[in-house]
Amino acid sequence: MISYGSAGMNGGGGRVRKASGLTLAQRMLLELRPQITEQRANRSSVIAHEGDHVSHFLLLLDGWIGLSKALYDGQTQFVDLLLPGDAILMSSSGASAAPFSAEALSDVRYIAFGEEMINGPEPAAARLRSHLVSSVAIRQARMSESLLRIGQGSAEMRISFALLELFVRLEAVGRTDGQKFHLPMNQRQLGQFTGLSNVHVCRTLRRFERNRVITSADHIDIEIVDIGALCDMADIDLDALRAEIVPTLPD
Amino acid sequence: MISYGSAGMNGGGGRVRKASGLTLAQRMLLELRPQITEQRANRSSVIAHEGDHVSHFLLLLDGWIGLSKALYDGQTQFVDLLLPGDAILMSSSGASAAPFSAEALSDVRYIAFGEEMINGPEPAAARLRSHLVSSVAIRQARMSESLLRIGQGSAEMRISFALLELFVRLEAVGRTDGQKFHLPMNQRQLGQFTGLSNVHVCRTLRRFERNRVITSADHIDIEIVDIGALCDMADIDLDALRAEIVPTLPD
DNA sequence: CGGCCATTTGACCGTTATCAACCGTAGTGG
DNA sequence: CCACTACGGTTGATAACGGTCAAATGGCCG
Repeated sequence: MISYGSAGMNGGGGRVRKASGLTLAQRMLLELRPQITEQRANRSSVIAHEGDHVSHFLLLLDGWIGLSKALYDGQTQFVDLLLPGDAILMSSSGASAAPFSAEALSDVRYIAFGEEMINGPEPAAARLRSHLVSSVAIRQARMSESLLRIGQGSAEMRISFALLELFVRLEAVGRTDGQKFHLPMNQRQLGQFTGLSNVHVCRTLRRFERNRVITSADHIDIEIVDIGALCDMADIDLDALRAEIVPTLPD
Repeated sequence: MISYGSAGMNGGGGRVRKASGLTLAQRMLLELRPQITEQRANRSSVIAHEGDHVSHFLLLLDGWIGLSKALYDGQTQFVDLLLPGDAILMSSSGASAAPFSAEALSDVRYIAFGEEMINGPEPAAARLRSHLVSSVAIRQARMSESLLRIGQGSAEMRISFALLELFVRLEAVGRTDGQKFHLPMNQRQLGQFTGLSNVHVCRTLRRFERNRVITSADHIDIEIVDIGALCDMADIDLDALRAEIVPTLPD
């Protein structure tokens, strides 16, 4: 049995019920294939490269992973972020290559496993497959939202949306502490996620702080002070967002 | 049996082998559920609304469908385009709502069907499921590419990329005529796809024409004149793009 | 003909990128 | 304890890119 680190600040506001989802998927997989073992990677290490011929799923146990694509000149865009409990299909079935890189944004623990591990007839395999399909569908919804903000929104909207997306997702896995959460990305990476320059990310965040929308002592722990203002700027309804980009777990 | 319209100009350059994919998925589905019938919608009609509680797949037989999301003020972004043969899961399994709208960009013929239609144990159902999974994976790869260009690229890059993406995809289903293809979108819609204003789309296309990169008599039929220049501007390798965003079909 | 719609073009301006300088913090080695 | 370095954040100046507004053009259709 893989023990489940105590990592969490798991505070008041979180919907703790859903935190079980993380262990759920993990439990299913281990029940099915006890021989699979946990892997680790350090912050900034690249777990898989765009174009690599990796044929497997990742199930993230702890930490953050950024999925990115880059232009030839090095300009990079994060396509999605994996948070604890998220799973991803790195290469579509068949002979194709990974469409993006996976980089550890913090120290991470994860499980990697091939398609063959889960396409058996066991009920546990079936449940795991449906978990993975739903995770792909949720990712598609998240990427759609990102496309909308990045394509049509201002810097203010993009940043406020990114903060809220992360807050809502972390809340769902019990990784928030009231309105506070840990954001293991620097401003450059936040820019790569929102399609902005690091400088403009900085300016925008500073403006948010001046306007008492967020506070942060150390730039890595964010507290949302005025979540209403943030939602207005991001042009979202918080509950609708939750329903859309947070996995609903079967039990 | 649904007869298969002669719609196509199916000219020299296309990789005609793959055009069978369209009929393949269709054949599988009909073999499985003969009672399913084809539906039609006219240009500009909305087939499904963002947030609707549609629980089904769409399999597009002919025409183009735009998948879009909108901000409250009406600003719209196309998240992906469906071309003939493409399938999509409109709502993730379970109780969730459609994350985007589907609008007919041209007159279309399609098939809609529920999950229950394809989760049986028949081999045909299994093949269809895997076709749908791979179609979701390909869509994810395409959306990743779009995010990269829209987040990091210039208008020139976004437009050249969009043209090449569509060319490559149409080519794969035998809907190109040499370097020419039919593009049933106005400049406003092209802007919604690339995250640009209609005015800037116009300017950029005009520049491409002045530079002899493309030509177009009527704005709806595009001919790529200098595909090398287009690839340079889009920062892509054409074969790599094909491998990434065009479905590879089993037979 | 007149109305409608999409495209085109010019003028103007705001947002955001870029460049550069400076600062604070943490880590390293004397 | 201090010098030195590295890194990320902050801030200002400047410029470019692309949005907005407005007007003109042109095709299409009643």
